[in-house]
Amino acid sequence: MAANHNPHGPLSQLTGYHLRRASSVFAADFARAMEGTGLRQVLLGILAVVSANPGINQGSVGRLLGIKRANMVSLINELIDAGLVDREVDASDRRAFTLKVSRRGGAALKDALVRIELHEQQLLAGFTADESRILLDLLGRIERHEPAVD
Amino acid sequence: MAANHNPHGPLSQLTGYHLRRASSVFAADFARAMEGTGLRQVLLGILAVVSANPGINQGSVGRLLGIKRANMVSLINELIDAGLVDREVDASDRRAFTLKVSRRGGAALKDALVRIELHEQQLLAGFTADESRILLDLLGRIERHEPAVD
DNA sequence: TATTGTTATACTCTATAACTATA
DNA sequence: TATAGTTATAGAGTATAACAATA
Repeated sequence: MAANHNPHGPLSQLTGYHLRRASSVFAADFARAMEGTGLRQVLLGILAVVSANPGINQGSVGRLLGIKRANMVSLINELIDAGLVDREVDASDRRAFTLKVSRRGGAALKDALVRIELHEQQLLAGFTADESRILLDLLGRIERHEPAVD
Repeated sequence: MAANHNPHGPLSQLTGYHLRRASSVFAADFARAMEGTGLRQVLLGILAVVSANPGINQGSVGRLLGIKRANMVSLINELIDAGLVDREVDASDRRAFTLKVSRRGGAALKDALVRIELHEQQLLAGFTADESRILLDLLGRIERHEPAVD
């Protein structure tokens, strides 16, 4: 029997390689699912975190998502300019801003989550509920090795 | 009992989000593990594929790795300039180049794989052999949804 | 002194379009 | 006509350093 050639060589057994490829598949399909909304993965992430933590400041959002302070600035500005997030000076710490999802942002988030639900269902179509749960668990255990940002 | 606050909101249940974060953890640790070698994730991928397929041309490498032709050019040039890959005109198709890992490239790949082995062991330290296998399987099933590049 | 947000900047990855030379 | 490789270019994500205002 001929040994089946493995075109990816050592990559085929590397978790890091497959994480990279699978993540890229998700990213590409996410973009397709969001077409027309103007929302990208990072922006959706911020919107979701602000929505779950009304009044949070942008440094904290960055820490939760692994985004550096310096890079948060223009991202938040995009959301403000799009009218999805409201920003106010924090009365108790005048260096900081408090962020809230606007009415329009809430609707955009709701719509996005519907699209994402569909997009995830498609990419995980062959997965049992158990397999999906297991995947989330294993990924979560990897994420715990993340060094703090900033 | 107080409902435990979930700071990531809807993200916490999204496979795409956790893939992104876990992949980023791996990428950052990969960079740390490769410090001083000059090899990045993409370059290691190319080196591994060329090594597994001596004489392959760069278009085929790109197709295997999901890298566009246009972006392959400078990546291959980096590997050539670093002396890790040799390039020759393909005698049977003078449009194409054939690629081979050089002696030095072979040594670099071998060293890189040792570092990567350690890096993966660290990030998957809490994983049983079964769990690692399952993760690779689940990721592979997601990858199959990748649209062809180019 | 430390922290919040900001600006400026640079590198990498990825994407498209238009070109050449060969097939 | 199609394919292999190239060039030019642009968008997006991410990284560092230095600064002002406030704590």
